[in-house]
Amino acid sequence: MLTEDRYSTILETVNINGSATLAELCTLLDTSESTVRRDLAYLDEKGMLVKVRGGAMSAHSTDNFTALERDVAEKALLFNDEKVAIAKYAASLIEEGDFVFLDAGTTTEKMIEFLPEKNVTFVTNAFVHAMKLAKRGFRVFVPAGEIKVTTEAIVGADCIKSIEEYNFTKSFIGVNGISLSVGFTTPDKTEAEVKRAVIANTRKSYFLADHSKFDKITAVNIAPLTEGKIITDKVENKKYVTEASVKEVMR
Amino acid sequence: MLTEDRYSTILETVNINGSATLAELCTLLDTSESTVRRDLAYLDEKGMLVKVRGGAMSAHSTDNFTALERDVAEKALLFNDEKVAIAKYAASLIEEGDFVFLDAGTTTEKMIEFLPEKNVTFVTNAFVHAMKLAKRGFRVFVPAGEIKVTTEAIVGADCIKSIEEYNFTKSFIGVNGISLSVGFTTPDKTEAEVKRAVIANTRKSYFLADHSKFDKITAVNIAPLTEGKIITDKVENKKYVTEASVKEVMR
DNA sequence: ATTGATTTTGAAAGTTTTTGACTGGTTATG
DNA sequence: CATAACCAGTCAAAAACTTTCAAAATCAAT
Repeated sequence: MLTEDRYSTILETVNINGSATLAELCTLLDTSESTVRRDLAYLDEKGMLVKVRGGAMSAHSTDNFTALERDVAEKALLFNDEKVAIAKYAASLIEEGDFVFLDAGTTTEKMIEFLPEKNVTFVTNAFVHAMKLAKRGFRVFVPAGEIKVTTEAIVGADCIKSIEEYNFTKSFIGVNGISLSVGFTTPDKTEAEVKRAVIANTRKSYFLADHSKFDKITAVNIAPLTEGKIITDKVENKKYVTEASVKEVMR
Repeated sequence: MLTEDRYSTILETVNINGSATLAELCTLLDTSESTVRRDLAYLDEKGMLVKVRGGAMSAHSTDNFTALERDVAEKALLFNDEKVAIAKYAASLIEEGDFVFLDAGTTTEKMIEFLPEKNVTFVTNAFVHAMKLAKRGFRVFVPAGEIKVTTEAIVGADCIKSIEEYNFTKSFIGVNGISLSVGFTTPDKTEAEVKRAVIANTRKSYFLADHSKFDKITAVNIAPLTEGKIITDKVENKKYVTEASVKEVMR
């Protein structure tokens, strides 16, 4: 097997599952730990994935900053099916002629493959999303702004200004915390500002979050729960169903 | 078996499977390793496939936007050494405090690894460049605009508008044609417009092109030769040296 | 057909790169 | 704090590569 083929297989695995453990890759490639380690080091250096303890993660993931860094093995299984279900449902909401904002993040990224082949225009502040959307044949715009290297997203004052020039029919926003008292929250100030600007210029906003994000408050406030509809896999706390508009895709 | 037949068999195999190992091809063609090696070297030089350790890979960048394919494609790049030399010199021109526009394209992309560790801010309309620059620790902005899928660049009216808000100290522009009569040209109208806007808002513009671009005119006009300095590997036609400002990095 | 020049081929020698095992140190976990 | 998982570094063996050279094939005339 060629080195390049190993690289491809690793990248494919990591990108599809969001992450992969060292042991998994050794079995898959039928090669030694040393070699996989070296491959990961190379791919990490090239920025094609992110090496973490125990394996590697996709380079394009943003939803994973709840202060603690999770173990990869855990992360690999963690809520992937739920995210796919959420993404699938969210994608189905898009209609002919829509002008849609797609937020950065893994869940919104997953939406792209499920999008219907329609005449829809997108705006997104995530590089990967922009490229994927364009490759799928949609018309895609990006706002101006500064690059935030950790999340590969566009943020900042210029970004807000760009977004204010648009009026979206729908927007799909990822959030890291949902709470009855403070509403939607996210860990990063600059990203929160972008999300706020988007919501202010959108007819109907959808907030995407798996069940683990409920009853959780992160650093920066985005909006109250009344600002849009929540799309999630399921909610334990029934108060959310009465106090906010919630769609549970796995119940 | 005819040499040409071997060539076509190799290409067929490589293109269908995406790659092939040396051993595979030896068996398939029933010939010696030396011969297959020579064939691969030839086909690689002609750009019909990309030779890698252990075999060869298809030269066609497929529909997937992975950095690996970019890496592979890079090896197949025409005039690679020349482009590296040009990029290296161009990078050395950047000084502390500069506010630089970096155009989309392979030569400007190569500049990034040679950039000095200085306090410099960049604006670029190419996704890949933006990410690479940010990873290297520079402050990076992108203009707003529409995604052009073929070149992975940002273009369009919004892009021009964004660029007009800046005043660059230096800009590095890639061009596809340089001619004494019409000046700098490029094949794409939308990209030409962006380049023009950049030049209009730059104190000192540099035009990057290898020697193959001289005495060549492509579809859309960008600017006359007097608009900036040309950085190239070498020029055959000495008229350019007298009529324009030219730096030859390989002479 | 034969001769000599030219090109192509396969084998061999020597060099470089990659690989997998092993070492000992570090980090998580119960 | 003990144990297991993980990781960086080292090293020798294996694989792949480059260069060189002579034999074989091809060609181009006589």
